[in-house]
Amino acid sequence: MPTLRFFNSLTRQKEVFEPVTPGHVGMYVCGPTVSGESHLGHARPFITFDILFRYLMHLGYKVRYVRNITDAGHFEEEGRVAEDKISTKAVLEKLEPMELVQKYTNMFHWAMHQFNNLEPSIEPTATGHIVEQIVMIERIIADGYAYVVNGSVYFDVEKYHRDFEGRGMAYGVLSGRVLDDQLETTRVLSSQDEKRNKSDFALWKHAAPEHIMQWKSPWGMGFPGWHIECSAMSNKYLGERFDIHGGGMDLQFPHHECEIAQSAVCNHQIPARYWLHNNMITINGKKMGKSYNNVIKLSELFGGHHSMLEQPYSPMTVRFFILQTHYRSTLDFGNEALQAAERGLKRMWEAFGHLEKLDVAATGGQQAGDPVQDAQCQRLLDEAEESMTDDLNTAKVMANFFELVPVINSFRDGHVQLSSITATTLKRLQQVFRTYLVDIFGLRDEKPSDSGRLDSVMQLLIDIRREARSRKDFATSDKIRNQLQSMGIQLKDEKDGRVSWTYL
RNA sequence: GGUACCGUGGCCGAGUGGCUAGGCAGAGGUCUGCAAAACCUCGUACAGCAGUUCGAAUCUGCUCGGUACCUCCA
Repeated sequence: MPTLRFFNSLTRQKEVFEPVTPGHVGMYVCGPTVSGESHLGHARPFITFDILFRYLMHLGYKVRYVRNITDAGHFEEEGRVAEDKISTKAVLEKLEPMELVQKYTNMFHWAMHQFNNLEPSIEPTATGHIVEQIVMIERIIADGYAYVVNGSVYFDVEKYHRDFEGRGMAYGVLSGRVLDDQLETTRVLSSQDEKRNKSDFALWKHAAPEHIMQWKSPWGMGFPGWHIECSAMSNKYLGERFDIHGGGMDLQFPHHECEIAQSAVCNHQIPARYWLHNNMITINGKKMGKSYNNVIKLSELFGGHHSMLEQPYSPMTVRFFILQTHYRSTLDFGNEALQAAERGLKRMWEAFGHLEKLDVAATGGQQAGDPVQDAQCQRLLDEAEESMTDDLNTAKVMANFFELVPVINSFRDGHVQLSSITATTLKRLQQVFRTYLVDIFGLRDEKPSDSGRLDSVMQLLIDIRREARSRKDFATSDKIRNQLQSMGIQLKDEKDGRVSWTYL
């Protein structure tokens, strides 16, 4: 197994990855809040961590990947009337809360399927783990790190920080925030609040009778705070200490910071060893987010129905677009960039198809006809595989693959003899491309799958055109080519007289 | 205001002390009946200023510009 290195947000540096239990990896990724439809920004973590999931399995790890569904409501804004986000919207849409949650969960799953993301090992819901959350809250109260006010329970951040700072679990370890600063600036503002300090956060919220989503608890009817579900569920399915905790950078604070505090009280340690955070997708340099009013929903993206879109973009184009950037960099949305991804993917995918058809028998066998060429291929593959171990540098892997594209195409066109490389090198090319593009990056063909019959029809047209051309009847041959073109099918005249076709 | 991060050629984006990624777009060429596709060639970019160094896009300082988090947020 190669040595993996990840940038750990907790230590702010790249670290060698060593799982708690050799050969096994426990990974928790914060899933979606199913109170609305997913947008492009949401796609990033789920694609990024899907690739990590696939990669770890490829390396031979047995991985348990837990990704939750947040289907219990959160309160909107502190200081205002605490309200259950999901319930409020449910009333507006005249739906049962669970009906709404189900609808958006289904849409989320649909989107994940479009992206060819593997299903996580466990996808627990917050509503399905109310009991576990209550138990955890009781434990925190018993240890003296939470207090009850009017049927709500709050985590005492200041006390926690005082007691745990010396043990390396200060409130702020993950985000680098200094609690004292926050206390100073917030104390005055919080006088009318139930909380002792503004930095305290809710573990359980009292629900007014009109709230639809509420559960019985030792503190009365209510619903869980936002952070507790992840602590309870990760603990239940991955244990007190697991390997990787992932999510968007915007969750680093307060969400993940609070998770650490909750778990630290219960289990006396930071729950995960490696904290991985993907950066944001931006649009015109600004983070894509509901509050900025600049989101492009996934259905809009795939359908092209949005004022900012010049055309629809397929799920694989989006996946490829995300792959071409390192996950810790911001990724700026733009039509030009998406179109570049679309074309790049097409080129890569077609070269991959050609590569698979190259015949080992035509190679130089044991002997490379062009040792320089052969070594170059091997070097680019080596480098690609190394890039992946270095904090998941998918962009570098793709760059190396792109350097191999003209080489592959040259073999195919006969510009360069396949005998210039050894059988071993060709086999490795084929194997590495397939492994990375298909198994790890999760790319797949998006062509309609009725091609069996269509192939025959196309062959007929190609034959007719060939005959017309041999008679120098270019009117007919051009008609076939141009009509097909306008239907989205492109004929390609190859070097050796063969004709192939592709979708535009 | 506090805390981080970033500023790379027309666009998107890796990299990070010397060996000038990559994609898309663009230009020229080969091929072609003409195209397309493919292949070949071409852009010496790293916000600005000063410093460290034999050598900096890469390190240090300052300036300018931008972003994120501090509130729900992937």
